[in-house]
Amino acid sequence: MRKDELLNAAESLLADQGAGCLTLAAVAERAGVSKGGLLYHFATKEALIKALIERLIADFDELVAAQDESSYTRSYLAATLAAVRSGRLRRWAVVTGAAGDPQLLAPLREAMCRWHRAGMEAEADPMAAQIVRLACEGLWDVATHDPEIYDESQYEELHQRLLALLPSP
Amino acid sequence: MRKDELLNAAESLLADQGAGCLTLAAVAERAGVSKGGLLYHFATKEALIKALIERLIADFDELVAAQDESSYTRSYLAATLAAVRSGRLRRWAVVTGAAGDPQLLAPLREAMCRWHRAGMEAEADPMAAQIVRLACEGLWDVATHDPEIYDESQYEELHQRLLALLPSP
DNA sequence: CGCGCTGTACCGTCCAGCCGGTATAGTAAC
DNA sequence: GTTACTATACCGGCTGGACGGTACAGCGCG
Repeated sequence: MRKDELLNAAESLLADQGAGCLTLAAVAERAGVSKGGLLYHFATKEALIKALIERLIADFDELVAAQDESSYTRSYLAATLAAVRSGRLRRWAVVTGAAGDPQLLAPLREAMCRWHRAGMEAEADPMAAQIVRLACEGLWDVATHDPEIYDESQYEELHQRLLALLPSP
Repeated sequence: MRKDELLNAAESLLADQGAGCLTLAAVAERAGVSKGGLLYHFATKEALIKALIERLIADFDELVAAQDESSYTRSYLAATLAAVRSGRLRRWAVVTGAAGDPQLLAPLREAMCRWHRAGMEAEADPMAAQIVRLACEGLWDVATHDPEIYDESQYEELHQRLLALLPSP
């Protein structure tokens, strides 16, 4: 889909130039399209950013759903580690920054709420699940700002230790 | 200090209007100062944002240092919970968003690195300390996006559970 | 031709930063 | 104590440029 390529362009631009440089002209150029072409697909800049955020959320939800684990928390943990390890994560922090209007972040707030409340009643030890999910969130944050902080073996150990916090199924 | 009032104005504007509305004129107006007056103290908008970020980091570092705990991790945990509970935290996510230029976030990256590496060798169980710190980071994030998610008793329980993860001193 | 899509030229707005000016206070010489 | 000078703090109009959005003119394809 053409739209996806445009979103990719916006995303990569955002990643290595920052929110300040996210102009319609720049996105169009990076996507190898004229500004008119870009605006044909996204009528306004807001629409572009909105799509960016929604795709981000949908991607992660999909990744969580794709995990074959026995609880939401375990899937969430596995998905987070997979995402972080793959290095495809410069995105989050920067995208949220691109939203000049805080209302654009509403879907993100909704998702955040979902990610940290979903399936809590099904957990044997809800507070332990809470902690694991919080650590996942923190991992996103830290790894985004400092990608070198953990190596493969540390990720592995982190995964094991976090799993160990959850009551065995 | 006059500069602090200007930073406060910028911060509150950022909190309830978003990064898009952070203009020199708007900051000046909210601070009850003319644009020229604002620019007298911060020669450029970049300088203003830089100061905003640096003050944020310094404030938190101070809060951590003020805790009377037996390890950095414990102080970090106590400081995080104090900050989150006090509700004075709409700031982080939004301020980082205001930085158009990613280079402005360099101090934040440096701080993040420090917060998650400092004193690790002094920890009896480094990975447990890591997990606690990550959960702190996640708590910031989640509570920023969804301030209602935890009530006082949950914060208290969270604190106890996280402390329990650390080897007793 | 009609339709999906692209490219170009242009407009209006908005904003950062500049600059000339004002007010107050301190200092120092006479 | 008055004059002259300097530093600090602040004001507000101006402008140049950038950017979002619009209008319109292709262009290939069925």
